[in-house]
Amino acid sequence: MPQFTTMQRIEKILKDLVAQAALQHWNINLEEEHIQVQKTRREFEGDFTVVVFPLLRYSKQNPEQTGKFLGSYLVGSSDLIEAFNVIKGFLNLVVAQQYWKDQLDGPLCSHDYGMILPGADAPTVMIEYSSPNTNKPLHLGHIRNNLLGHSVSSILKATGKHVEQVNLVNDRGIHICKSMLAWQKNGNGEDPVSSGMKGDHLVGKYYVRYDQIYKSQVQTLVEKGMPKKEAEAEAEVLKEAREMLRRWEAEDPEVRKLWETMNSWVYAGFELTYKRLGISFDKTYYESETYKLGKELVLKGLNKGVLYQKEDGSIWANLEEEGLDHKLLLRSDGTSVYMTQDVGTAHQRYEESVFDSHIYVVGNEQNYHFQVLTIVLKKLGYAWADKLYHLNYGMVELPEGKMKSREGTVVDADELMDEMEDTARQMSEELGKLEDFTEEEKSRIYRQVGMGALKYFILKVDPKKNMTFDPRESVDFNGNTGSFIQYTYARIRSVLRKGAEKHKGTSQEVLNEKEIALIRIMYDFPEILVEAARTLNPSLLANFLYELAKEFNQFYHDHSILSAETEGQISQRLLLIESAGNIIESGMELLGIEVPERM
RNA sequence: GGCUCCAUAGUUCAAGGGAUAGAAUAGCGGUUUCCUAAACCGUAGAUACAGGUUCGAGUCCUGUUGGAGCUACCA
Repeated sequence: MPQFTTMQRIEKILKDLVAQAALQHWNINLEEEHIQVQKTRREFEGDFTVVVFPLLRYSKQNPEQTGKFLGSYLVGSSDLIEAFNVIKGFLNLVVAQQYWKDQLDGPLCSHDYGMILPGADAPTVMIEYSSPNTNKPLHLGHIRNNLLGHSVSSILKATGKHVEQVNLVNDRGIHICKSMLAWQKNGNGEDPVSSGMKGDHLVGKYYVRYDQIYKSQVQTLVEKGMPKKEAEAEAEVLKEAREMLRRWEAEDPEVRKLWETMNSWVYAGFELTYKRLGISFDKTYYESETYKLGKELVLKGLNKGVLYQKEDGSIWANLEEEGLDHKLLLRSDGTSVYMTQDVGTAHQRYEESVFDSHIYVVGNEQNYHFQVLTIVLKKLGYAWADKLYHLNYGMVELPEGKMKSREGTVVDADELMDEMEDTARQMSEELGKLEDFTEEEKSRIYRQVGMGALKYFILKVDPKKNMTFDPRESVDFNGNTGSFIQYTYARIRSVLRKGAEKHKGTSQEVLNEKEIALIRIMYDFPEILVEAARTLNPSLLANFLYELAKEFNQFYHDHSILSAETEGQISQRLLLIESAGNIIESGMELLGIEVPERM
């Protein structure tokens, strides 16, 4: 009979025991994945539940009999199982208190509980996110992208992967020419210093200006009797922008100089926004350096006969076999399109660093693009095409509908962050808990709380789903929010400071129901992390931390820590809440959220 | 037109094919001489519709309705 120790995961122990019972009594070799063990629902007695329905075909007995048989078997085979009950087809098992005590005394209080350190042979994951255009500042949609990319990167690192975070800046193209052109026309030499504007906002201002000029020109043409479609193609300023792009591609020194200048303003602005969001990259690629990549690969593909050329010279991939359309890969003038470039950058990155997987954090409106990218790479003969993964996330919408830059309903990233911190400040001042703090300490806390609320609000939603961003709701600091979790942490730290001398770091006393409930939740942390990493889904972690915080607050409300009955109990509770604090801290860090000592 | 995704309390989100569908918020009603009330407790409220598969369906399949995205020699 195998020996089990309290250091093993209990789910594994239960599955092994069930499999053992099946082998001995039903003469059947049960695969582990066919044994269902889940957490017992609150309303029933027990810690873990074996679902017996799937086992009936082997036991040849009814659910009740099968459950009872397995229950007695488990209780008889291991000291870790104390009792059981069977309700319908569910076998509920009570785990011995010693098991929970040993968790608390052992792994739970470790600062890196649940983390997996990357070994020498850790897989390399490359992750591309953010990918901004340089013609306007970042908005709410970018925030979701950046927060997701950063959090997923952190979660992958925490589960033993080697992660390379990369950014691909879209720094060239007609859009930036439009900003440049409008600045030339109306800028009067204005720059970030003279205007006092953040560089990305300044350039964005001229992008808007361009659109105004363009619209009025179209309007004028229409008034002169030109059909609207034609006018939209004939507007003078559009032709000028195209001409500027042509000169840019011809490396015209004057255009290049202006381009470099205005881009440098934007980068300085982005840098501030990134810093504020707390994100950074291992490597930044610029499209101006990569946009010609892929052309050779496409030509090679043409030679191999996996692509075809039309009479006008353009090169295409036929994707009909895959149930899709035909896709252009090189224009008739020989220039690249976005797809060509992505084929090229993927190839380049694989050459630079042989990754085990490559994640693109890009909105779901580009699902088709990435589907095609993988197929084209496979056609070109690259087996690693299967290692590309498109982490597609849903749109962020406002209560009144989609964000539209033309209608000015876009939520600007910088303004939003200002607003969040400002609301945090107002809220805090009303509560008046930080009055003895210095201004620096206060503003640090306002920043932590404001940013925490924003980040949590976005990350708690399943990335795949579209989400509604209600500004009023996002600055709410009550309920299922980042602030709630931060507040819980601050409470824990406060008690720990006051009880430092009584903290012996051991668990000797009998645990009550609330204490066990808290341990049970904390015990799930490693599995939540692994699952969040597997599914690239930080919302699992966010919702877990909320559950943990809620459970702690109940415990805190019902039981005094520092005035517990015995010294041993005080010490044990301090150990318990320290563990909870550690998990909250490290979990929040994986979401990119700081936790304050006080608030 | 074709392809893909989505539809859960008034609202915003949860629910690895498993028990009586959970939270938050808004509403109503409570809790503080006591470790931070940014907290805690109680109350009420939902699976778009119609079939099917299954011992069991919010979850899988088909259809209907409603919404979003994609379907550029744009990125």
